Formats: sequence, C-alpha cells, structure tokens
Amino acid sequence: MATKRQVVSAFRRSEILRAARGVFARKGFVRGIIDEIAKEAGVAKGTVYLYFHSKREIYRAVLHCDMESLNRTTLENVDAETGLQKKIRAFVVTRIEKSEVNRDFFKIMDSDSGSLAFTRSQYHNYLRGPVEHMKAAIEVAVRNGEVRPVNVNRTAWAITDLTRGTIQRRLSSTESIPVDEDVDFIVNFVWATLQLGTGVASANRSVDAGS
Amino acid sequence: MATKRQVVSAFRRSEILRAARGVFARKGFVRGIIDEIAKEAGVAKGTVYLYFHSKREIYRAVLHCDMESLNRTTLENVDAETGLQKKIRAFVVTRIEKSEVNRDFFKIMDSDSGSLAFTRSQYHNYLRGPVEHMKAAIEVAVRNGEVRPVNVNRTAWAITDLTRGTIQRRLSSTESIPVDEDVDFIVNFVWATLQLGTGVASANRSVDAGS
Amino acid sequence: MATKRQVVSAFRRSEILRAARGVFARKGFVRGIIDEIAKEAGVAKGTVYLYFHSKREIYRAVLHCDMESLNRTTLENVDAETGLQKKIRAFVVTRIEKSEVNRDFFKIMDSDSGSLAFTRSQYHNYLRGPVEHMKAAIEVAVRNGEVRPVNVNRTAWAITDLTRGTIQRRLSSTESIPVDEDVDFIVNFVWATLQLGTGVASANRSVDAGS
Amino acid sequence: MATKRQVVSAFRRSEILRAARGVFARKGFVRGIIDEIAKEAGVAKGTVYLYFHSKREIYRAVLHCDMESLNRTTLENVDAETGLQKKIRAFVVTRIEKSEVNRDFFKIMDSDSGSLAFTRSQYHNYLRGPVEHMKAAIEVAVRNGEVRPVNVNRTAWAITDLTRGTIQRRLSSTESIPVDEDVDFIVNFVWATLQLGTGVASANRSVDAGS
DNA sequence: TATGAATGAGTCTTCATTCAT
DNA sequence: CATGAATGAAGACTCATTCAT
Repeated sequence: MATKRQVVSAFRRSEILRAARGVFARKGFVRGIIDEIAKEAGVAKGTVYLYFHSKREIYRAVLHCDMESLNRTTLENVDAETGLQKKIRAFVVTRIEKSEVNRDFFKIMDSDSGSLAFTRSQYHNYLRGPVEHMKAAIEVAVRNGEVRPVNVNRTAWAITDLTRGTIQRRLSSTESIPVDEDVDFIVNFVWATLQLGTGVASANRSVDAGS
Repeated sequence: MATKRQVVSAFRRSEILRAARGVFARKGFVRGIIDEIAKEAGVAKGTVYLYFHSKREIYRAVLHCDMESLNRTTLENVDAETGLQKKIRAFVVTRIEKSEVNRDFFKIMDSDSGSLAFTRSQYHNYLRGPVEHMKAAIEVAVRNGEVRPVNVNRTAWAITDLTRGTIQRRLSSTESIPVDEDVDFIVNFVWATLQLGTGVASANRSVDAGS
Repeated sequence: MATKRQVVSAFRRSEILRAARGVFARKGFVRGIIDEIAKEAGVAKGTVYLYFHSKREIYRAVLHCDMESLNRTTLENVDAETGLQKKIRAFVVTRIEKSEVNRDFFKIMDSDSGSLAFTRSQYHNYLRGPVEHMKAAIEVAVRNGEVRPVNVNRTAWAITDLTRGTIQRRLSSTESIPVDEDVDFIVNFVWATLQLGTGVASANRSVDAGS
Repeated sequence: MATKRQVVSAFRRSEILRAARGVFARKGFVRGIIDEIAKEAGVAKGTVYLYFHSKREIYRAVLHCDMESLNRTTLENVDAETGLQKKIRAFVVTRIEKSEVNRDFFKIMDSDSGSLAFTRSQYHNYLRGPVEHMKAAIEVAVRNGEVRPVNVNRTAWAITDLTRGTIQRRLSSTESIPVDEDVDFIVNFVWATLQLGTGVASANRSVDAGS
C-alpha cells in the first residue's frame, strides 16, 4: 500500500479537473488558461503536465468524467422507476437537477462543445447512451400497449432536446424556477404524444413506425 | 455613376462575410483566423480591416446578418399561413430548410454561441423575435378554442428546442433525411399536446395557464 | 503663365505642410499618420504622395521650412539692432515670440527631434546659423570693448540654451507669462557675464579665449 | 536560500533594462522593438514579458530608474558642498559626468521625452526635485548675503537649461572636451549674475524679486 | 492630376509546453 | 514528483506606399 502517494496523486488529479471545469466554464476552451487552472488547483503549472499531456486532454477529461457521471446517474434513476411516464420523468429530473449542481459542466457543454476540443460526434456518442436507454424503454411501453406506437428514436431525441433547451434557459436565466414546473411541462408535453386516442392519431398525417 | 466602386465594395464586403462564415463555422471564433478569412475572400489581410473594425465585428456581422435573415423569413412564412398547426409547420420548415442552405451559419450558432464573441443574452434576444411570434399565434389559437389552454411561453420554446435539436442532428449526420419526415414528427409531436381531449388533460398533473 | 495650375499646386503643397505640422505636433513622427494629414489638408491620401516622396520627407519639409523661417527672422531682427545687448534681446524675443505663434513647430522640435526622422546633426546644422550670427556679434562687441573678453562660442550657445529652455517651459505651462518677463531675465542673466568689472573677472577661474 | 533564483531573476531584469536603454537610445520608443531588446538582453521575447507588463512599462522603468539615480546623486553631491558656488558646480558636474557614463539614458531624455511614452509633465516632475533643491540653496545664499537678490526660480531653471544644452552638445559632438571646461564656463556664467555689484545691478532693467 | 481602395510587412502580446533545478 | 522560469510560435491589428481608374 503506497497509499499516501497514490492518494495525493488522485487528489491532485481531481483538483486539477475541478479547477479546469470552473475555468473552462467561465472562459471557454481557448481562453481557459493553464496558469489559471494550475493556480486554482493549488499546483504549479508544470505539475499540471505531470497529470495531463495537454490542455486538450484536460478538457476532454473534464467532459468525459462529467458526461459519464451524468449518464450513469441518469441510467440508474431511469432504471429505478417502473412505467414509461415515470422513467421519462426520472430522465428529465436527473438531468435538470444535475445541471443545477454542476453548472460549470453544463455551461461548458453549452458553449464550447462544437469547437475543436470536442468534436460534435464525440458529444453525440456520449448522448447516445441515455438516448438509447430511453428508446428501449419507449419500445417496451409500445409493446406493452402502455403507449401508442411512435417513432421511438425521434421521441427519445425529442425528450433530450426539450430537456437540453430547458436546462440552457435555466442556466442563462436569473430567476429561479422550481425544477418541478419545468419537469412537469416536459413530461406532460411528451406524454400527450404517447397517449392512445383517436383524436391524436388522426391529427398525425403520418405515423412513423421505424427509426 | 460611382456605381462600379460601390458594386465592388459591396461585393468585397459580402465576400468577406461569406469567407468569415465558413471559417468561423469550421474553426469557431477564436481559432478562426483573419489571415484565413482574407485568403478565402480573395483579399489581403489589410483589406478586411477596411470593411470591418475588428475580428469581433466580423463575427457579429455574420451572425446579425444571418439571424436577421432567418428571423425575417421565419416570420414571413409563419404569417403567410392560417391556423396554428400550419403556422407551427411553417416555423419548423423554414428553419430546417434554412439550415440546409446556410449550414455554416447554423454550425456557428451551434458551437460558439456561448463564447465571448456573442453573449448568450444576445443570442436569446435574436431568438426572442420568432419565439414571441409563435407565442402570440398560440395565444390566439387558445382563445379561438382551436387548441386547449397551455402555457404558451413554454410551448413556444419547446417548439424551438425541438427544431434546434433536429437541425443539429441533421447537420452532424451524414445520411440525409427528407425535411418532411423531421418536420412531420415535430408538428405532430407538438400538436398532440395542443389537442383538446379528456385523456390528455387528465394526464397533465398541472395545467399551466399563464406565462 | 500656367498660373492657375501652379497656384493650385503651391497651395496644395502648403496645405499639406500645414496639416502635417499640426499632426506631427500632436502625435509625433511615428504616430502622425498620413491619413490624418491628408484629411486635414483636404486632399486624398494618394495626393500627398504626388507632392512628397515619403512621410519622412514631409517631416523634413516641415522642419526645414519652419527652421529656415525662424532663422531668417531671427537674423533679420538681430541685424536690425545696434549694440550687443539689443541684438541679444532681439534674438531671444524673436524666438520666444515665434514659439507663441508657431507652437506646433516648436512642439515638434521639442519632442521628436532626436528620432530617426531628423538627425541631431541636422538639427545642429539649423541652429548653427543663428548661433554663428550671435558669435559674430559678440566678437565684434568684445573687440569694441563693449563687453569683456569671453568665450564667444560658449556664450552664444548659452543664450540659445536659455532661450530654448524658456520656450519649452512656456509651451508646457498652462499659465501665460508675459514674454518681456522671460526675455528680461535672460538678457540680464547673460549681460551680467559680459560686463566688464573686477568682481566678475576675478570670479572666473579661467577666462576662455577660443572656441 | 532561494538566492540563486533571485539572483538570476534580478540579473535578468537588469539585463533587460540595460538592453532596453540601449535600444531606446538608438531607436526611440516607437521604433525600439521588443525583439531587439530581448535579443540584446540574451533572452527570448516572451521572457521580457515575465519581467515587464508591456513595452511602455519597460520604457518607464528605464527612465524612472535612471532619473531617480541621477537625481539622488545630484542631491547628494550638492548637499555635500558648502557655499552656493560650490553647490552649483556640484550640480553641473554631477549631471555632466553622469551623462558621460550613461550616454544612452541621456540620449533617450534628449529625444523621446515629448512622445507618448513619457509625458512632458512627468519629465518636469522628475526635474522638479533637483531644481527645487537649487532654488532652496540660492534662497539661502540670498538671505546670507552671499549673492544678490535674484529670481530664484528662474535662476535655478537657467542653471538647468545651461547644463542640459551643454550635455546635448557633448553627446552629439565627436570631439571630447574636458568636463571642467564646460563646467567652469557654466559656473562662471551663472555666478556673474549672482554677484553683488553696482555695475551689474544697474544693467538689469528690472530686478526680479520673487518666484 | 487626383483619388482612395488594396496591399502586406511589421509589432506587440499571449500562452501552451518544456526543462533545469 | 514538483516547480516556475524560459521559450517561441501564432495572431490581431496598423499604416506607409502603390496603382488602377
């Protein structure tokens, strides 16, 4: 057990990530300066390069770490629920609540994600996990007759889009709206489409079937 | 007729904007380099500064020009339609189609919008126009009894979120999906919520009334 | 008589010089920008280059023109007087008064004269004229017995130094001191040295004789 | 003992200042290029910015450092003497001798002082110290009856003007004149005015009394 | 001649990365 | 392992000068 050293090392790494998250959130990737990250992490600039090869890598590490965490929590919370409506609610709630706690990360996601530090395709890869999960849940519900047949892929992405937009508005707004209000709206909004019913069905000019 | 001069001048300006749009779309604001914009516009670096005061200003000009154009077209097309469903469809169609034609601009909007060159609040200001327009249209439809009472503000933003997400997916995807398919899905998705009907109403835990 | 064209041409040239004098006085040589000179002269930038080969040349032309004028007037006024004291006074008065009228030129002389646009040796060459003149006048007065034997070269330069310092102080000061006060002081200051008298002579540890 | 670091750091800083003094003396502020300063100081360009925030700051540091040193030495040497004549001599000698040793600094003072990097008022502020010192010394001498009543302010500035002019001539001249010759001349020149004596007094058209 | 748009060399400043201690 | 001084490549912006009209 070389514990001490390892503990220190792990601590340093996490401190650097924490600092980087804050700096990148405030300044973006390009203007987020290593000096500042180092200072905020309480280490010398050179030390940062002992833990990460490059600025790019730090950035990726922050996003990877937070994305993984977000996705893991999302999946856990969704799985913990029974019934599609509750699962959808869990999905939305989890992500909105996480965005409150980890504002920095979400600000990064919101701003710099398209730049070179993080390719859009990588971003989509991360999103893919939870979206696939929702797709599966919806598919099950469709088969069960819990909801009407819908394009599960598009529906899952729609839930994601609504959630993301809401989070962005919450983050950039000064007034604080109760999470529940936003969540209720999204869940009801989505649920309406999923309901069986003649009225709704007839309103659809084409009923999507596949992905 | 100093027309020739003026024509050349107008052409130069538009060429620079065109080049800048491409460069910023590829590289983002910070890594979008003036040299490259100049080269792509077919002028010397100094010439760029005859038409714009700074890099920042070029960026703003691109966004302003395209945002204005997008919003104007959106509003026109929405106004040209009668009935809420058709208006919603016009909104979505217009924006998705514009994103096909002006991919570069939408890539910029998608990536750099949160960075320093362009404050989020400015971005929201631009979005506000069309969103308010949709809100008004929904409000009218609610009063007419065309649709059930809903939170018009949230609904309008939801339409925007769904549209934006779809555009992003279209832009980053390699396969080309017919515009109609994406539009149909969004319109039906939204329309379901707006339908009158006991089933739907009872599913809503709280019926939002105001803004 | 191609008068018209010549007149216009001469006018243009003098306007450019006038503008340049003002600009260089305000900004110095390096920051004095051709655009500004052109605008202030009421011509296009290209036109400036029809009259002068380069910025450097404009600068030199301004200084040359003003220096010549200053020197000519100085010499005339000195020559118009009889007796050394009056000649000295004429020298000092002329230069101080000119500095009031042509502040811009003196500000240039005061600030940028050492930079590359104008070598110090050139500056000294210009000063040489009036200084030599004063030397000659002093020499005559010494021979006449009007004043005691002194180092004429050093004395002439001393008069110049005192005048220059006074002008600088006048130009940079906000309060306006009557020219006479400053002139009286310098003349009396200088004259004291030139007086015959045992007291003064014995105070001098060495009586300079040559240049 | 982090002495080594500190020593290196102090050395670097002084080397940069030394290099800057030379470059600014040769080229003036605007044309004195950081690259050249860095090269001459034996460091990379970026290193310069570790020690100074900007080119302007380097310039100011050079002037401040040298001005302070010049003034301090002047005051010390003046104070070390007794009797006004000796004090005046000390003033003049100190400054001329310093100008021999630190030619570069005096060339800067001589050329660039009016430019933007260094406002004339700042320059006057630096001069004010020693000038006030001389004023006080003259005042004492007047009260003691050592010299006749004079305008102490103007007299002090006159000494400064004569010294400055002499230094400029010495710096731009190729022939080397003994310091003593120049000093003697100035001291005698000034001292003549200060002498009590009917001849001198009567030559003065107005006897300045106050400041 | 007169114009003013176009040019591009020149400079300050920043900051990721390296490396001697 | 940790440090932080040193590096130098990169990029925005300026402006004297040219030249087509």
